[in-house]
Amino acid sequence: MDKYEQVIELAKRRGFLWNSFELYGGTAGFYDYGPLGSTLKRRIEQIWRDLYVIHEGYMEIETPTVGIEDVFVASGHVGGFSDPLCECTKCGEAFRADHLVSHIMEGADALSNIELDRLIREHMVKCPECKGDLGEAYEFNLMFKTLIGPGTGRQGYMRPETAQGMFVDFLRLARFYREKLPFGATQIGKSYRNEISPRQGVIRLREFTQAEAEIFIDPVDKSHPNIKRFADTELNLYSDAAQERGSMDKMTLGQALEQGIIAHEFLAYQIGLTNLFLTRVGIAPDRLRFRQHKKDEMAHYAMDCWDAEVSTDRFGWVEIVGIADRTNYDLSAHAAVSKTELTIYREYPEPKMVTRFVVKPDMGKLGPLFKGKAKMVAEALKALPKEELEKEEIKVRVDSEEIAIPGDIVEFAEETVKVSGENIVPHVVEPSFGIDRIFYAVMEHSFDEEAVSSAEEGEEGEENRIVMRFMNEVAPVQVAILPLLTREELIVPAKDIESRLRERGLLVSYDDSGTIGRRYRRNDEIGTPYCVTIDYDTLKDMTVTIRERDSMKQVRTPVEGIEEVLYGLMYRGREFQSAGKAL
RNA sequence: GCGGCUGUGGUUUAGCGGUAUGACAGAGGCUUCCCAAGCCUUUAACCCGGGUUCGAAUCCCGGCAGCCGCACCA
Repeated sequence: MDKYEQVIELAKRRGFLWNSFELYGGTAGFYDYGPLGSTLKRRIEQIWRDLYVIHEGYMEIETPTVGIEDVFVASGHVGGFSDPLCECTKCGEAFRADHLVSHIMEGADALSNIELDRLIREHMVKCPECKGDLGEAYEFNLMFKTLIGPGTGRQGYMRPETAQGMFVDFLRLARFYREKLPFGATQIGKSYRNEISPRQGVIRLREFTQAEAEIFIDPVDKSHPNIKRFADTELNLYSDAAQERGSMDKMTLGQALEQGIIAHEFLAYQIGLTNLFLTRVGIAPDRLRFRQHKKDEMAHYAMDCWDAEVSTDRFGWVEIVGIADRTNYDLSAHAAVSKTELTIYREYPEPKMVTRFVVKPDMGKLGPLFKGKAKMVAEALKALPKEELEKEEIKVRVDSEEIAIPGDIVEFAEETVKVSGENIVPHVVEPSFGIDRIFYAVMEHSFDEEAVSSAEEGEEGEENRIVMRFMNEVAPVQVAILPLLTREELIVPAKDIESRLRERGLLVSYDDSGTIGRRYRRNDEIGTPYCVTIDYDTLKDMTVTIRERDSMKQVRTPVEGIEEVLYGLMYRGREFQSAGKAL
């Protein structure tokens, strides 16, 4: 039983993760988050919000999960998010159609399905497995299709990433941020990909949660004012060069910038921030690395891209975050498809005086003279050099027809104008987090099994204790309230403490079933950091035992003010020793 | 999507033509009981659909799901 199995088994049993639609036999690629799973996931997301929305100031927006066709035409998902598949009519095996003809012609991946079919027929390409005949190539697009509205409807797609919503809202966002770069927006939400064959549990889902930030920055100034914050952050960096060598580097972000390994400060800052987030939610630093995309795997428009990867027992290194400088690709693409300029006006530090040659055809005269051709004539005039325009009769070519124009219809002059800025297309830095994968990595990295000596009378023995060593900040249950015995006189004060902790905003569970040892183990398994036990001494002196998950140590603390003590332990980094008298 | 293997209470497991074994977990109770103790009671399963058969968890077919490989994906 490998670690994945142990974690998934525990997750299932304790209400973290369940297979979706189990009642009806289940469907691959979908998971339910149970009560504890949901809570853990929300708390991870909340830390993400704390860092990206509150601290960095990239406000969160919410856009539809259903998108219209144009959006995904622009993003490239309609054309590019699919693969041409081709099945053997005999053995049924499926192949990438473009791979089948790649030896015949280069760049086969750019061919249409019709062209692929033609090549396959002309060159008598047969099934590589059984030499059977191949069927027609068809597109398998990874986007879920849907129809918007009744009747034939309008083609809609479930979004395959949350990012596009933020690009589409670019102009609104620019206005909101008072048109000053850099600015950014974030979104946490569901995305959908109709994976051909999802396996690996929650690692590859058909419906999954992304947390993405789109940060719009100045293309010529990719510095970061706060880069010092992470300059000394030491990370496992697996750069392009390191991958060639086959060994990882351990270095600070400052060093990586100096050596030109990371393209620029802004990206380096995002890597630092990502590292902060991941370690804060409980990813083990020694099982985390940042891997640079190699030149040939990087999307053609991206200028540098780093994945945060975690080491998992079963799947090896798994990507959980992608951080890319996507340059102006997305905005330019949406500008082209929407025919709208997606730019931001950037003022120069000093206005520039620019001299230019300006041609002003008199449209009032050109219009009546040339009617429908007037506009083309004007355009042709504007393209002429000064010498031509100075002639008494100016000749232009329009539609291979030579047209003579009286010189007095056209005015032209050298003008010197003040230009105080320009419209630029910002570049985009995109950190994109796969929350479900992070969730799994947190589960696996928190999972621990340790031998504890069993305290049975007269017997020396060891037994296994399973502990989820969740960070306090993500633990789905923070405090368990345990009356030592199921006795009315203990239950009453226990319930009272329970409601006071709830009042304080702590996540509390109450449990009076089974022996105390069993209840401690149960809470270890779901990662409850602290247990409060009410016993007969409580009735005498109004104190209770607080037991710490990781050390199994106990302290005795007055009931009075216990909610503040626990709150301090959970949120203020209070030392456990200071919480009461050691037992 | 293809091929191979697999599918039994919440988890895990025995049975492989005669309605199902055990463990752990769960619930209730007893025991002033602080690290899965004990005792009593108790809940709970043959993935789904079809076929063969007097009779199917068991054999056959199809579906669904899981694992492995291919393909796909990051």
